[in-house]
Amino acid sequence: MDTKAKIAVLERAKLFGGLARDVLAASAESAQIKLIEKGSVLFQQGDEATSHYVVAWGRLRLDQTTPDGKNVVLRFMGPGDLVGSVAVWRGVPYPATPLAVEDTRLLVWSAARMMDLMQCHPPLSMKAMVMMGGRIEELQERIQQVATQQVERRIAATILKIAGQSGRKVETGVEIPFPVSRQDLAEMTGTTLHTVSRTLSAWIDDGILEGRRSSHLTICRPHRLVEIADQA
Amino acid sequence: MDTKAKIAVLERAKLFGGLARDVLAASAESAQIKLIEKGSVLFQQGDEATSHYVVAWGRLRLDQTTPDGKNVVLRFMGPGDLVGSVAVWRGVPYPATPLAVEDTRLLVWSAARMMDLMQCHPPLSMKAMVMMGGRIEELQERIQQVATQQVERRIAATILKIAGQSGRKVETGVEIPFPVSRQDLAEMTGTTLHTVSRTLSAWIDDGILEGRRSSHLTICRPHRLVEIADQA
DNA sequence: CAGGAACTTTGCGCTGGCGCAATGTCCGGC
DNA sequence: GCCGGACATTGCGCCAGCGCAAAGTTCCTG
Repeated sequence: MDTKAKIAVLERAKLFGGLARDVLAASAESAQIKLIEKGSVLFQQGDEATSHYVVAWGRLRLDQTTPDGKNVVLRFMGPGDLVGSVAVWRGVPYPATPLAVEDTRLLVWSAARMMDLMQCHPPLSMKAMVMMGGRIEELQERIQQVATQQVERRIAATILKIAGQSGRKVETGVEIPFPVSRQDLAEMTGTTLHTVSRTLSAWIDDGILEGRRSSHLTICRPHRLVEIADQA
Repeated sequence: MDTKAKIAVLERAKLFGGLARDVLAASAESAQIKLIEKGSVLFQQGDEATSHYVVAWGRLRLDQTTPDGKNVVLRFMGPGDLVGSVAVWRGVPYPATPLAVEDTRLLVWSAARMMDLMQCHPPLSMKAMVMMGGRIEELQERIQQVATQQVERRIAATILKIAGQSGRKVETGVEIPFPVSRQDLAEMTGTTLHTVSRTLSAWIDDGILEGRRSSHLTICRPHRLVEIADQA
């Protein structure tokens, strides 16, 4: 992967998209490459935070384990997404574990390198703030959901969000191109595997969804899901 | 309130604390003052985001209303806290409404002024990122709580958090020096007024808390609350 | 100090969703 | 082609917490 290819990745990255040519070039040059296989982790929750990552290809699931052993899926991350930066900036351990759900390639910067880049290119730190702001609003919306809405609506909203970020059009509808298990959905919506399974079964019977398997989940009638997610 | 007084406020503010003298002076000079009374709002959710605020004194409750009319309390904010900035940076409407629960005085900067300050003083934007990172982790923790823990633990954790931020030692324990109604606690923990009331009643009977009134809530046995919040 | 608003308490019945456990289905490896 | 493991489905019983409704407190206002 040469600098040119790195720049191409950065152009589509949330932190860098739209920035000036020279910023991209400088950033790309100082980036290392890292490859991790499906099923392995990028780092462990609790590790000292030393690096910033941007996903070039592939997909990660960000998991947080609670002290009492429960697991929460914070989000899925794909090409262009920034990983680990918040902890590096704050100087605290990584608060969650990114697990590759596909073979994944990332760009890597050390804390010091990225700090340099930001000092030299103020627009980069502005961009970072805008991005983090987006995360904050997303999280607030999710709190609002899990605090006020019932399970069925939360599951519908979660599936729609994943599909919106990563869905691919296929002939029968919109397919989610990486495996999302019932367990994953449960850990994203704050419910149990069983309740998710029952809910999806009902939707499959209604023709809203297809795919009893964690891979190949496909939405056949998106508008019906939207109705469920938005119903008062 | 002269510049000197403003600087004193900024020294204790999360965004500015620990920064160089000249940054504080420049920031203080460009700040306006705004006063709002208990019960009134600083701005409305949905308003165009034009200003950054720092609480000088007093206290605000940040409320978010959902499309279907439910309300969520995102957090309480006190002296030193930053209000509104995330929306200004992102160029989106304010996503929530800050309501004064005490008479409150704030410092105000226009979007442009704050942008200038940040361009001139990179440490300021670094600080902003660290702060936003803190918010992100806090929100992630809260999602984890509301998604995995039962109501009693969530209420205990919420009360402890408020007390940790704002509690004052009094002879019978730690008092929360501003009114927090059962409804507020319900909207912070994602439960109902009734459940909160029942839970607190039980705790009052056990001597863990005092204060059947929304003002003057006092924690008599903090360690017992910690036990409840942490129990597996 | 009387009246009313705001807030809290509490009893009761109900139900959404959990937990368990048994069973079914798909896939990959040998 | 068979076996083992991972994942999904589904029936059943139960209970934490909700919703309603009625009554009790506390505080403010005139």
